Amino acid sequence: MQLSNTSKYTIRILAYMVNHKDKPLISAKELSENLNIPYKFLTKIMTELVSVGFIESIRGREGGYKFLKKASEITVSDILTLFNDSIKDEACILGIDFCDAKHKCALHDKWIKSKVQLQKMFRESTIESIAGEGSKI
Amino acid sequence: MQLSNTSKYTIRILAYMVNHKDKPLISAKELSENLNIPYKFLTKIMTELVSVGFIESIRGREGGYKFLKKASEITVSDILTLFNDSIKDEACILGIDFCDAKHKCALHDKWIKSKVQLQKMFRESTIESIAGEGSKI
DNA sequence: TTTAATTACTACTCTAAGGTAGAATTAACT
DNA sequence: AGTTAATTCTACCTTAGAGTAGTAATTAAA
Repeated sequence: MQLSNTSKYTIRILAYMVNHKDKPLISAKELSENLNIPYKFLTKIMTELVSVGFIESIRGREGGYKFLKKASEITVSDILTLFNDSIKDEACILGIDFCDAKHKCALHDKWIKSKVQLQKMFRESTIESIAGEGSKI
Repeated sequence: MQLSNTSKYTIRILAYMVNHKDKPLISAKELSENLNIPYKFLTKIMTELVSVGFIESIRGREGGYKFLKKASEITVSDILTLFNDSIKDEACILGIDFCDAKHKCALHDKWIKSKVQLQKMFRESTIESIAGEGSKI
């Protein structure tokens, strides 16, 4: 019961970029070293973030990445969805098909409460809002 | 962000056993067929549950499984812990080392609230309490 | 005493996530 | 023009979870 490494890395990468938005571009090298994420794995993630339009890349010497979409418009929920890591609304916590209000699994009611709160939290956490504030990345 | 299949299966297995506690023993075959869990995978799980003392097995013809520990004393949290699937108290949601109240990760405060509620829910959900009530298993 | 039904053990296979390697491409700097 | 620092592409390796296969061990019933 935890996030995938890819999601964790992505949240930290984007938060780092917000915290350094004074720089016009941030390189993969800088991200990898400062966030302690394997370089090759990081670049793979960055390419994906570019392809979905969250960030933009400038190739070649002095190149790097910058936001294409506003950090205030990218939520943690968006990131989890991108990497198929989100809590799907229809998915039963016990893996039962067609678990709903009429035909509940054993944990249904208790889980719903926690699930709703979690989803809300992920949706309301924009990258802009969670960065800064002297938090560790 | 979901439970492992092993945890899901185990919760359903034990809930089924509570719902059929009139029978002195329940076989792997019955569990596998009624819960739609692959037979060989199920027996592997059962052996593990026996080894940690949750249930007891009777081998040979007419054999099967029964509770050793009371269903009211086995919680969902116990099951998640057994299969290394629980939300560890010290583990940071972003995977940062030494993330705590003094040195918080970007999601720390928001995550803590959800985490505490989830953990409480898992701890308070005994197998006895979630079984029955006409719920699907 | 044999047979059938049962759990337990050992050893695989398959898949996806996580991670690595090397070369190709791009563009600024000298 | 050549060098260098950067992203991108293609392909691979490793590991853990999920699931399968075959057989041994056990025990009640026939």
